[in-house]
Amino acid sequence: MLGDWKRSHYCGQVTAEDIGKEVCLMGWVQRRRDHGGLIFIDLRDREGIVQLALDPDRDPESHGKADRVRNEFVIAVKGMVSPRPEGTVNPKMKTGEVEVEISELRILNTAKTPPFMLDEYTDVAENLRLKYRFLDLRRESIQRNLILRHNVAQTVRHYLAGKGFLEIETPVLTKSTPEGARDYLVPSRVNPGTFYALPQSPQLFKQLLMVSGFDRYFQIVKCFRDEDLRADRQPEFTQIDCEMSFVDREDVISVMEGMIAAVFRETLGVEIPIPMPRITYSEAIDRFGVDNPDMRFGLELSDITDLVRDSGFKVFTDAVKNGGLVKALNVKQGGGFSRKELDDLTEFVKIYGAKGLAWVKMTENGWQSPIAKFFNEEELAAINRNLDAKTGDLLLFVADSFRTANEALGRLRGHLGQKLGLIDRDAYRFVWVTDFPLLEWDGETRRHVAVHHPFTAPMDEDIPFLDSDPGRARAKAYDLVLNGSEIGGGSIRIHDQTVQSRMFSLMGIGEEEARNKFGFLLDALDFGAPPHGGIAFGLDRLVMILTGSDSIRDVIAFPKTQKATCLMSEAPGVVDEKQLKELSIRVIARPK
RNA sequence: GGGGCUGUAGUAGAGUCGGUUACAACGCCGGCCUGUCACGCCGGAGGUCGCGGGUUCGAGUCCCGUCAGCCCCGCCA
Repeated sequence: MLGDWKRSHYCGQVTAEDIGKEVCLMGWVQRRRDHGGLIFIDLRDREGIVQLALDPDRDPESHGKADRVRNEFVIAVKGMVSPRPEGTVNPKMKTGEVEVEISELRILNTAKTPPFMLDEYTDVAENLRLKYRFLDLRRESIQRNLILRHNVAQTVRHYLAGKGFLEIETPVLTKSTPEGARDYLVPSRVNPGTFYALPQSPQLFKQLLMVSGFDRYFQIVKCFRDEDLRADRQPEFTQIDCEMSFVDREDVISVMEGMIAAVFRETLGVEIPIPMPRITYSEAIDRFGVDNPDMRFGLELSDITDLVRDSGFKVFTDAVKNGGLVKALNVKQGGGFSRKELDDLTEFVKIYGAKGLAWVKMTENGWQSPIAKFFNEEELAAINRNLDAKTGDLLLFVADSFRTANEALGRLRGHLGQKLGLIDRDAYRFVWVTDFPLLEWDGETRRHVAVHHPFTAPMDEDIPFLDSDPGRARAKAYDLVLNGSEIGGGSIRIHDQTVQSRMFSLMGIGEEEARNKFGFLLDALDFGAPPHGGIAFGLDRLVMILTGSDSIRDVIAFPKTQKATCLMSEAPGVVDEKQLKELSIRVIARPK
């Protein structure tokens, strides 16, 4: 079929510099324009599109073949690169100054009419795109995303290798561990009744590599979590996973800032200032209500608990009495919000558990608000001063538990940032969030659970709290947040077996269970574990931001739907009885 | 487990208060056209209104259920 033809150029790379050259191109037919005499074909490959001109006077045979060509046919052509005639240059195309005058054309394969148009003009239903993903992936925008993703991976490998990191693979068939997300399980045929788990991350293995003395490790690695999906969450996703020995937090952060800066430089040509800003967890919650603040705009939260604790407004005073707080936002010049819009905002905070949203419009005559009557002059003045309330402003309040008030108002801040256009779409605002709590009380299981993971080291000065008040201990943990999205997180690990055992017992993991689940880690800590720490970045989320994608599916070649199925391969699927029998598995539910 | 949005030719949409044969565009097929580039002109084919049930003389339209896709809460150390 190809005979002795060899491609000489990618379509998208034929330029004015090639004028006069004989070229051989291969690709897909993007579009054919038949003028009766002249036929133009836009030929496409991954690098772009170039126009072919077929003149019946030059070569009737190839012109005749071009007549039969349809969209998405695969063809090979030979011809001369020529300047386009005066007035026919297309400035919208990278290759628009030239065209290829075809002397020979071969149809390498035909194609059925695609189920949807492969252009950038039609918004095709995503389920159809996913069913025919191999066609969807021909579209330029998705190809661009995946090429950028490749460039990120290449930059990361190059940067980390240059800093002495070794790329080492860890097992995919491994062991289920307590804590964390639901595991994907794989039955063992050789050991009936037992299961491997796919890794939620290579956490334990990378720590063991440090104990083994590899000093610096990284891996671009698939991780698996059997939890419900979101616009930025897939059951299998990719981490840039790193670990370093003989380091403290500052070492990890500075190496990783360099890596992120290199990625932005190489992929977008954007210079990221380093060192990046930092904020402690408690300050993030206080000012923004969430631990992943979007630093592209202000609209910070205020705590007015002390100003209203003795007021006449029962909703506020009850929240305070129950140990909660009252937090507020001042939406500058937001006084024009309609009743409907305020109702919508109230519905919005209810999603996050808030019971309601109090509002105040600042007018020339003071507060216009359903709750104005509950406050005396002194209280009004104090609140106004605290929030810097001016005529035309809109004040919003949530009174609830510490957690709910912060979460609801913090999310409302993000929502308003979008709605009011406060966000610069071209900005990249990084912030390290540090000093996370080590443990969190889980009322349901009545025990402490690790905020980061069970191997995270407590801050040295907080170790005494492990005995007296475990909830007060802070962790040597850090997250990197970009534009309100957590793109990475890590910690300095526990390298001392006694501290690790104490952590397990605080989390209600008994000695026997700990030995059973993590025995190999505890053993390793006993055999000369160096101080070590690391971090993992979510590659998918990072690429989402770099490409401006709203969906993680736009940066993954073959993603799954919200119900975790693949519409193309139709995974997951039923299997033969024979396969089940070999695995000693009996199915108790059949698909609908 | 819960809340919300969407579903009409191959595609993306319109479809009034429930009323004749469900529209026009893009794509597709045929014809014409030698400088277009999301080419143009003429003609043609193409429909299980997601699926099931109900109300009604009559349902794309109203009601109930269900399926699928998407967004969110819970969940995701």
